[in-house]
Amino acid sequence: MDEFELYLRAHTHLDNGDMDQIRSLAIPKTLRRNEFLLHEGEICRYKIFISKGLLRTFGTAADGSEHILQFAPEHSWTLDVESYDRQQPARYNIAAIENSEVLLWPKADFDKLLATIPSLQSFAQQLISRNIYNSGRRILTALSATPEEKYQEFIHSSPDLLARLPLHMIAAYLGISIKTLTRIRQAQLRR
Amino acid sequence: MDEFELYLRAHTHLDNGDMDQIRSLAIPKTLRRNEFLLHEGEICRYKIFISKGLLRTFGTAADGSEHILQFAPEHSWTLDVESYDRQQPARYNIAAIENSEVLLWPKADFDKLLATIPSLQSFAQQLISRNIYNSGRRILTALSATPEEKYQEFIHSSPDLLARLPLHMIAAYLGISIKTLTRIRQAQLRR
DNA sequence: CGGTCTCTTGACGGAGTTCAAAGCTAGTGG
DNA sequence: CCACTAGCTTTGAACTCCGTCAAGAGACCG
Repeated sequence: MDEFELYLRAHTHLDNGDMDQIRSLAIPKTLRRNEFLLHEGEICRYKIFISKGLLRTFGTAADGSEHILQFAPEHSWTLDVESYDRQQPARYNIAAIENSEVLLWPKADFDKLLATIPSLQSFAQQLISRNIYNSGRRILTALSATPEEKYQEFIHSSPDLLARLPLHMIAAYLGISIKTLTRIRQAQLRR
Repeated sequence: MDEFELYLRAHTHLDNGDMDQIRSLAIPKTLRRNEFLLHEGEICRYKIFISKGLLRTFGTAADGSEHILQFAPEHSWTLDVESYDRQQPARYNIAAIENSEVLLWPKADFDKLLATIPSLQSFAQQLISRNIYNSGRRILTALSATPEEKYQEFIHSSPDLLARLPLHMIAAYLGISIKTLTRIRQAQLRR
């Protein structure tokens, strides 16, 4: 039983036939640390499930600086939604932070699965909903929180990721400089 | 023919029967400037369509400051998604910026409509998708853009709103102080 | 016409950024 | 298994820009 099957059993009520059908259309892929799965400008052709490892989705600003939109650890999904939905050039990059194993579904295949398996459809809905909640919160903290508050919220909401990420990526995720981040962490230690 | 019908005709291919059915379950409501449609802590019971006017969705920070998540002008929808989906206390407030007219659908009714009218369902999906794209962009600019860039992007993406909003609300939307906003605007004039 | 709401402006202080350099760590190859 | 290197993290100094406070001028509404 692979990671994906474990995931489905834990989060859905799909029967074995459906699971097999879903699994049979997936393309497995191994990624090395720092390898790209999607470059901005390319078209995001696949829905991506992370079986093992850790990916990041990030955009590049005019000055070359990178800002991270999302971390995707094992047992999560990722893609450039806009590019995937409309099959148009992507705004964002997706790359592996750790050596990773992923499953890929070409959009046409996944659309077929959604159309034929109602409970997969409703599960996908839930994931989308959660995505929207999280985006709302993220926007609000990005607007209103101080760097220290942002960091607190991050370690509170993703303590597991904290240990696996280089600090400069956390900074790129929170929208603060790495300098500020180390300052905050020093202040924490002194308490 | 009311505003809502105009909207549906422009953006969907629903037939007259479906439109009537949808319309018949809507509760019309008039809002005065500054009137609240939802207070944080309450449950968001309705899906909201704005026929006329302008609403805002905002959160309140610990220090009492307000930050705006979304502006909803005529011919758009709004709600606290998380509260609506799960019928749990809302994180955000929704209030009228201008005197407004809205249509409300109780969740149970709207769910029924979605279940029985497939093309409404798919239209709703599109709206959700667009919402997600926009959130992604908003997060990225919140993280990476300078106040001036944020303002530029705003007047570029919502020139129509610019004239209708008090500056302090634009500031609350961009996550900058009103002082900085006026400073930027002065600089613009001098060019 | 009075009052409230909104916008502008000045002075000041401070938090965060940039730049640069140095220490540390972990991974790699010999 | 060790040495080396590249990447990561910390730190210092200087500066810039944004926020807070406070006051005053308009504009709009009742």
